Amino acid sequence: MQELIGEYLKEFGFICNAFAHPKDAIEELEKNGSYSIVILDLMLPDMDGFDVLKKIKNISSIPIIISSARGDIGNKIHGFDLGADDYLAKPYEPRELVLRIEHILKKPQDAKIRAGEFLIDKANREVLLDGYAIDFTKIEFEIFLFLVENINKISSREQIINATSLDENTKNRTVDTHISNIRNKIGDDSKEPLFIKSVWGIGYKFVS
Amino acid sequence: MQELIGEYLKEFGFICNAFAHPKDAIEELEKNGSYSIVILDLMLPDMDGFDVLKKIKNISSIPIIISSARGDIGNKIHGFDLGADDYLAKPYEPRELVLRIEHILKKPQDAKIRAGEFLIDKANREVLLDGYAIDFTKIEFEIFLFLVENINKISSREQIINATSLDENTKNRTVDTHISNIRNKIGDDSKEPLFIKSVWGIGYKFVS
DNA sequence: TACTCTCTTGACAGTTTCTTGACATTTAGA
DNA sequence: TCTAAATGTCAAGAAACTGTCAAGAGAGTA
Repeated sequence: MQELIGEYLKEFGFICNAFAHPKDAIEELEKNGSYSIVILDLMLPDMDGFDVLKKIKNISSIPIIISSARGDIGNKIHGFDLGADDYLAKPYEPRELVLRIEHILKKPQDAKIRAGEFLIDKANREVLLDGYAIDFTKIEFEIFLFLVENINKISSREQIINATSLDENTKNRTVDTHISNIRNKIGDDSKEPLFIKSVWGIGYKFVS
Repeated sequence: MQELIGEYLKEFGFICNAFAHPKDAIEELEKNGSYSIVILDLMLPDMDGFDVLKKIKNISSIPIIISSARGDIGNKIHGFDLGADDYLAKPYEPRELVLRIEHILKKPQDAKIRAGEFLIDKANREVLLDGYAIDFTKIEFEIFLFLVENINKISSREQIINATSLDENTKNRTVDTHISNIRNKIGDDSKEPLFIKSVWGIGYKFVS
C-alpha cells in the first residue's frame, strides 16, 4: 500500500520517502528538515498512530495528512484535535490524496514530464537527472524540451529552429553546436549517444 | 437537508443562516461582512454551484466548504481549484461537517508567510528578517511578495508587472532596478544571490 | 512652495549566451 | 578504398541580457 502510494505520488512529481517503522520516520524528520508534508497511516507497528502524530507535532511544524482505515468520526475528531491538517479515510482515490496535499501546500505540483531518467519541469524550466538540476541555457532547454516532446521521432534542424526561440535565419549548423553543448551537459557521448542520437542527413532524435 | 444541517450546527453553537437561492446568499454576503464561513451545496437552483463559488471568492475572502452529492474526483479537483477550503462528499456525518468547520476556523486566516529566513506579514505589508523590519517601498514589497508566493518558480518581468501595481506600460528594465534595490535591502549579492536568482533570458525566482 | 520619497528610464559596464567559420572526424555510397 | 557530404567541436566575436547608477518626473507632505 505504502509503495503504491509512493509510486503514485512520484508520478505527480513529488519526491517521496516511505518508512515502515514510525521510529525511522521520526528520526529522519529530526535530521532532515527539508520535507514538506507527512502522510501518516494510523495502523502502525510498534507505536500508536496518534502518538506518532503527537511526537511529530512536537518536533516540527510540518503539515500532516492522516490516511487511515479508521474512518469513524471519533478517530477523525481525535486526529484533528491533535493537529492533523487533513484526514482521509480509506478507501480513497489516490488522486484525492494528491489533491489534498496540493491544497495544504497551496501550490499545485507543476506538471512534470518524465523522459527516461530525466524529469522535466516545464513551468520552471528545470531538468533533473538523478535529482541534480542540469544547468541549461535558455535555448538549450528549449531544444532539449522539443526533442523530449518528440521522443523517438526525428526532428530536423529546421523544425528545431522553428520550435524554439531561435531566430528563423539561424544557420542549421548552430543547432549542431547547441546539441553538442547539451550532450556535454547531460553526459552524452556523441559517438555512442544514449539520449540524443544523430540521424544522418535528417536531424536528431531523443530516444528512450 | 439544509434545515437539518442548520439545526445541527446550532446545537454546536454556530449562528447559521440558510439561503435557498444563491442570489440571496451572495447579496447577503455583500451586505453583511460578519460571516465566518460558507457551506456551499453544488446542487442549486438558478445557478451552477461552481459559478457561485467563483462569485463569492470574487467578492470576499471568506472560507468556503463545499458540501456536495457530486463526490467524484473531477468535481473535487475543480472545487479546490476554484479556491474551496474543503470538500465534503455526501453522504457524510453532520459531525464531520462541524469538525471541518472548526478546523478551518482554527487556522489563522491572515497567516504570516514564512519564506526561508523571511517572515512576511501580508496584512501589515511588513517583511521581517532576523526580527528586523525591512524598509521596502510599496512596489518593492509587492514584487517581493509576488516572488515569495511563487517560490522556486520563475516569474517573468511581464508577470511581475501584471501582478503588482506597476503600470502595464512600465518598461521591463524597471523591474530590474526594483530587483536590484530589493536585493540591496535584503542583503542579497546579485553575483551570488541566495534569495532572488536571475534566470537568464526569462526572469527571476525566489529560492528557498 | 519647498522638501522628501518613490518610481522610471536611459546609459554604461560587465557578463552570459549565441552564432559562426574553421578544422577534424565520421558516414554513405561509388 | 576513396570521395563528397554531413556531423562534432572549438574558440572568437557578436549579440543579448543583467546590474547599477544617477538624473529627472511625479506624488505626497510639512
